Amino acid sequence: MKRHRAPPSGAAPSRTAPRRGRPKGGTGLTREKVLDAALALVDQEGVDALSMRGLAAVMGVDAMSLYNHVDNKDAVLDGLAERLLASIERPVLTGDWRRDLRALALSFRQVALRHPGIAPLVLTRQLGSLQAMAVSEAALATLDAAGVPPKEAVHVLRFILAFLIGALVREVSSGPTFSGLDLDGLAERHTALKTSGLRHVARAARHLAACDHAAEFEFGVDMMVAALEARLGSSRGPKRRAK
Amino acid sequence: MKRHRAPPSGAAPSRTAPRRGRPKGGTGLTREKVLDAALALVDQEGVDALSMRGLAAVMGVDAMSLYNHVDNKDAVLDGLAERLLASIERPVLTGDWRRDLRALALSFRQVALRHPGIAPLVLTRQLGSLQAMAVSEAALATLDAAGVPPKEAVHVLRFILAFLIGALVREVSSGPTFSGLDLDGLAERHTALKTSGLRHVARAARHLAACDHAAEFEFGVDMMVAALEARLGSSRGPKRRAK
DNA sequence: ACCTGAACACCGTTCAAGT
DNA sequence: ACCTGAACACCGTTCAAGT
Repeated sequence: MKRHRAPPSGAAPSRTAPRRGRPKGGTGLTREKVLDAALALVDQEGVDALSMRGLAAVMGVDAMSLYNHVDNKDAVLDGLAERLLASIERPVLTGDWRRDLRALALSFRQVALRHPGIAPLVLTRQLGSLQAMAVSEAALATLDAAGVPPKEAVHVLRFILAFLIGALVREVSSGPTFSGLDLDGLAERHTALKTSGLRHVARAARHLAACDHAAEFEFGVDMMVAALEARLGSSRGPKRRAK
Repeated sequence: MKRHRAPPSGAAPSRTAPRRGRPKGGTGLTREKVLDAALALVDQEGVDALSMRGLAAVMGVDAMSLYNHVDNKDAVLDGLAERLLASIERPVLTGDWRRDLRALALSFRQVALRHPGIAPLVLTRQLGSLQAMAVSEAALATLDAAGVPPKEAVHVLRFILAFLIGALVREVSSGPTFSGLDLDGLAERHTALKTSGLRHVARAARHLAACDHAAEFEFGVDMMVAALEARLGSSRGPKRRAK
């Protein structure tokens, strides 16, 4: 009965835009400052530690004052996710789409690692703002340079984003010690694995136990490049399309 | 100061294993039943609606009784994620790895769509249980059949999982109406896009506005298959390895 | 126009007490 | 061994009142 979907947060700008000139000399609270504080808090304590009350306390202000600059907590989360997306450095195009795609992927990874608490938000939230599309723009530019026609480029874009976000969220939300599976346990549980019908997992246990995230990420990017190469190669035939 | 990482939840079995025989005739509460109810609740109302108190109320029991069968709320969430993973149907191998890989991906998608609220949990939570490795086993079996050596298979596995989870979480957490971007707004904002330096986004707006999730997913799977084909093809040379 | 405090309807979890 | 209620320390958000 209780609809709980995130609000569209679409084209309409925030209902509570701050005044233009400085607000008469008050506390100087601002949507921007609220997000700044929220970002710092999440970076230090994690998403779960973000509460409107705690955020207000950190800012030395009453909890309810925040609602003058931000619709609600969900809007704060959306804002953080959009900031992350917007802060991804767009690498200059070199003309070598392989290199450019790799560079973009690395940029993405860098900001995700810098803000591990925010990264998962990017995946779940629907972000319609112009800011949030910076990555898409960069990726589409690269694909255009590679000769991928616009319609197909959109599909490729979605494929790339799915991998990037999937890989990065997995990475940032696995603790620094862990490696995606129970590192210590996997080896000893070898017999348990085999009796559970997990033959192949048992056989690969040694490799599953270790995980170099950077290398793994690069491997994935290589796979994407390979897929794209195959796609471009196969369309060599009907490529002559100049009207 | 406040560590809030999810607990390891590793090799050690739940601290609160239920009695073996029926519990003397009490309410018959069980970890399994708790998870059943939690699953139903999340499927109907969404993750945000899951609370220990509400869950207990639905089960007609005191809130604290749950803690006799479940460590805490996080453990419930972990349990749900593991159930999702475990419930993925493992397709029988046909010998055609392309077909088998596609079938596995589709199985994954089907359970994700059946439990949209749970899918995102799979990504963020560290799942070390044997149950959760069913998908990995299936994927590794397929890759083995395709002739991918164990060590490389693990990398490929991680690539596949990153894409699958990234794509599916994106799909389930975009509302049924929305399509990943602001469907209605994108067309009108064409000029805004161009002035924002989002040339390529503007050009692709028409294609970005529409999103057939099923087709998009299939496209991604095709890309994975293509990447794998390229990889297998290039190792044709040193393939003769029979001792 | 912005800030504030009290208030409402919730949370997860601990603990001592029951059976 | 399991269940229970009271209690603690929190939440997000509304609303009427302040300046």
